Amino acid sequence: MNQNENYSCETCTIKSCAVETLGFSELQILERNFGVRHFKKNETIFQQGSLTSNIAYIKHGLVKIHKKGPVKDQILKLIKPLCFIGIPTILGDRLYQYSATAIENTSVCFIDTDVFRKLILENGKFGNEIIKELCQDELLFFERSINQMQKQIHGRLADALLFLANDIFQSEVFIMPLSRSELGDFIHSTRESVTRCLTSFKKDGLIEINGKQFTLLDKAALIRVSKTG
DNA sequence: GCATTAACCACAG
DNA sequence: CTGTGGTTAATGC
Repeated sequence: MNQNENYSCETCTIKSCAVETLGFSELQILERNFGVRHFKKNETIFQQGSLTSNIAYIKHGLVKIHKKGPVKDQILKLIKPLCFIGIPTILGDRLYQYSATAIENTSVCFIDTDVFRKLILENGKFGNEIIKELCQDELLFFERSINQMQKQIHGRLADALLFLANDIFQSEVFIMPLSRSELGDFIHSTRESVTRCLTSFKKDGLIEINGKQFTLLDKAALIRVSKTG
């Protein structure tokens, strides 16, 4: 962790809300206990089943959180910057309970877990921000869970496309970062069903696909599909 | 029964 | 890796 000459926590412009609450001396401590690493697309950031190590903070890129189930791998969520990942599994267990993989070139700031824990213990504002982030995340996860459980595939896929456009890329035109198979893993379906469903969306003029470039032509209709299935 | 949905399988670019 | 088609099991009129 000694290759941080180019990075300074104090002058960092993409601090998390939690780190924003830290004072000068705390930032100094942080600065002595972090490391930045870059991951290429499809590189594993941490793997389910291995020993937990450092808290990860996503600075750039896009990451999938996924977990092996009884039958297949499932994508639990997609994470865009700026966001901590791994807090529940690192503070909650000795082994990673899920995996994180870069799905675009990604840079990650790793923070020593003991230092992170110490900051929570000693700085209530810092801890509060972390808890707030975890809470908001859980609420979103509940929302997604219930939608996934009660909608059929057209609705689930429409949700996923709207999520990518609205929340991840903030554009109706975007480069699909997931393969068909991963899309299936993401919306609790199979690659074949995803293909079929995308074809029917295309046929109905809701979307356009050119290679990896997706265009949402009729968002209103997608929202309708999302609601009615 | 009959229609619909979606997973599973196999084969082809 | 992706698209397609046939088959099949579950579910709902």
